[in-house]
Amino acid sequence: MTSAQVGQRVAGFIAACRRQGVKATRQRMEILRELAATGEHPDAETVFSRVRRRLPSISLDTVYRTLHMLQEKGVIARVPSMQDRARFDANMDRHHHFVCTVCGRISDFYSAALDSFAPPPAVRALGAVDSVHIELRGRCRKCRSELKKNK
Amino acid sequence: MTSAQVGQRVAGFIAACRRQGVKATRQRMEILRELAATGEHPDAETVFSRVRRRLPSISLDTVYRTLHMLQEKGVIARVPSMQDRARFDANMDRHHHFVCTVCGRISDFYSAALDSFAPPPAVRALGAVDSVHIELRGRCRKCRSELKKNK
DNA sequence: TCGCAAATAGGAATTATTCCTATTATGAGA
DNA sequence: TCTCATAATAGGAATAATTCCTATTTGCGA
Repeated sequence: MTSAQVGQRVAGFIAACRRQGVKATRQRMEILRELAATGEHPDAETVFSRVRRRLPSISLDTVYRTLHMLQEKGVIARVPSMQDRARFDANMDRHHHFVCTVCGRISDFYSAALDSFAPPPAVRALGAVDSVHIELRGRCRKCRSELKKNK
Repeated sequence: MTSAQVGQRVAGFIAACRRQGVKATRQRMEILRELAATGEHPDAETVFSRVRRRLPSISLDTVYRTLHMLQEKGVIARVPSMQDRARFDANMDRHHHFVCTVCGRISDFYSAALDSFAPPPAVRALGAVDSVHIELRGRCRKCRSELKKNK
């Protein structure tokens, strides 16, 4: 996401806060900015250490609470993970994930073919589908390269 | 999974343990049996409380360690989750998940169309794909039914 | 049957996350 | 611009999920 786009996300968030009678604090803006600027789907501890560079007195509890508030308001999304830390995603466009099974990196990718995928009719027996999520698992370029070196 | 199939899973596990010089303890068998018998992708605490009915002195640490050992050996798989507890799956056949966004229930379903899905070529730029996982999110039948009642 | 080392149980410790409350800061209204 | 109410925060504490430690038990090969 470009700097301009990040700025727009934050500005839009501020406007939405005003509409909803929710305070647009500096902490909230910086947390969203950090999440919007990174494509790494970070956990709370990572967001905390990065935002602390600009807001040295921010608390970890504020980061946790704010991430959950942003998720609740649909501003960001939580990413399902096999790790023991919650991961978050500011990209709310329709997209998919590539997850490295070695280092845990999560990368976005787009695919019109995947977007247009329709769940098999038999799934209706399980319930009502609201969304489809595709996760590709494998080894990212970096880990592939390093694994080759080590063999 | 039928009782016969569960029994076969456990017997196969015992044989594999013997081959690998790893003890086939009663605890390990019961933990695998519980996971193989349930289609619920439970967390460690759930497995612990159920296995304890048959093995009253089992410890939670043993459940955690055994789930991780089974995962490491490829006997079971960890399920990516947005919850704060690790979830596990004994179904090692090619399948997909329907996840209820209300109650968290994870249900298996099968789809030859999904199985034959090929990742878009552009993904190669991200890394080497080993597997494709599709997760449908929505409201399970039970939660749909209850939500209708409450409205 | 025996013996060894892997595995376990029970309790403690660690880590990720949430709770508590005194203080601060946002922003509506004057 | 100022005031003030209250939402939000910081710092510290508590909780919950998971891992660690070690004395004891048990699986299984000989």
